[in-house]
Amino acid sequence: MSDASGTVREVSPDTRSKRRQIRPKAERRQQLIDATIRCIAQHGLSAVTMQMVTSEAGLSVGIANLHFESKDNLLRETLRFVAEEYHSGQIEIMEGSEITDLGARLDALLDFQLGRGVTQRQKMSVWFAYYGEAGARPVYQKIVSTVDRLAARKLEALFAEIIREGQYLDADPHDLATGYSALIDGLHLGLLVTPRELSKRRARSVARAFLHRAFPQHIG
Amino acid sequence: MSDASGTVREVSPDTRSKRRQIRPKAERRQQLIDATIRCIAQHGLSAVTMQMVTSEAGLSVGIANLHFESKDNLLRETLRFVAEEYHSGQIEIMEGSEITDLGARLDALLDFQLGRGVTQRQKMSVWFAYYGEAGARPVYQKIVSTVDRLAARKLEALFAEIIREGQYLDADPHDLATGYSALIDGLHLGLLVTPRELSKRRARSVARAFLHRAFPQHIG
DNA sequence: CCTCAGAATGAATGGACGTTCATTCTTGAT
DNA sequence: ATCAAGAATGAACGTCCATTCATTCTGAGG
Repeated sequence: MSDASGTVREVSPDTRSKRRQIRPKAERRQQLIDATIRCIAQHGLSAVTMQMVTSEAGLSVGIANLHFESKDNLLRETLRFVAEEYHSGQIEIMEGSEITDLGARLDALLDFQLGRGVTQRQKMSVWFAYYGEAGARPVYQKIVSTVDRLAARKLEALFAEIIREGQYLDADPHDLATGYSALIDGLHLGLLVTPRELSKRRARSVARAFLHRAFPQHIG
Repeated sequence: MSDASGTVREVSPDTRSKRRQIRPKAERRQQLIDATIRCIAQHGLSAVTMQMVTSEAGLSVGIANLHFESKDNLLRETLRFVAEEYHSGQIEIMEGSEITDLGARLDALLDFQLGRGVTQRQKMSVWFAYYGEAGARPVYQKIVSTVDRLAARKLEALFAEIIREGQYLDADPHDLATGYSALIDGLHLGLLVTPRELSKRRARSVARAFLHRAFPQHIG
């Protein structure tokens, strides 16, 4: 090391200053949740450590236990956040009054579910990381299924409307909604695990084909 | 404790004797893989320890590193086993010459994919535990996608035959096969995470409905 | 019956992790 | 300028886990 740069560490106070900052609790919590999401996506749920998360957030180790009581709790809250973000996005589309045409509404839903926001590797990784543990952790099951149920009911209602409007005979909204949701989940999985063989573009086209076969008058 | 049962531990040499047994390497490996599957299903991938696996197998701790070099390797081999078991089952149905009727062959495939063997919680848990980590572990991605690709091609070929036979116009075998596979994956996920809201029976009916809409002459 | 290759064991090891808490520092009120 | 409240820090602690390996034991071949 050259002697001229003896004080490198404290240089440049404007960029990334190491000065300790005090911020409101809610902001720190969100900062930690965001960092957790990035860490899970990059390293996998089972490899995530507190050190990793807090340093990703640019904070000290102790802070996680200050704002969340434990690692377990941080992970739970992160799942809750991701789950609610996804489902509130869906529900907004299904309840929103801007779109009155049912076909257009379905289209919007599909775009959201397989569009930029949701299918970012980050979010998908987190999503399935928790699904993977859900089999052994009732807590995770509960968080997901609670939020899921509402979205499922709304989707079913939307399908029922479409069926009525299009007079699609022998079409069961419940089964169709279950099938559609499962299809979307499966496509997310494909995008995550075998991105080489399934592009977002094709995933969208596959989902549209499903809707077209079910509601030919609404989805072209 | 009653004094009469002082030697309980060594009692009953016929059942579960603690006597050390020497067995061929292949058998021990399978025994450990089976134990690993049970442990993942029960405790989740991230909670699995070597102690847990070896004691589940009724063996000593050191044995896992004797037959597999490391924990990582044991987990990899377990994934490989589960993946190959699932996919060889599918391929057997699709290649087998016992069933000549195409519709019946599809039915058999569906029964296998959503039937007793595959949808046991154990296997599904393992399946999705690895998917959850796949985003961060290229090794897992590779194992799954390698095995997957072959099955996907066979399914596409089967769909192409059915389309030809039924003269289903504007039906793309590639897209349909992708959609069907995604649907099955999504249904597996639903069975795992929200078993209360999706029975195996309904999952099968949902999948059949998909096939019926695509190939009405073949699937009633 | 004896031998010994190598299968199986489990106490010991070292490292990594979550959690704690005495201390330092920031900020807004006085 | 001073102070108190409490947010933030990170070294230290105890626990737990994967891995090692000296030792024990087994069973097939001689």
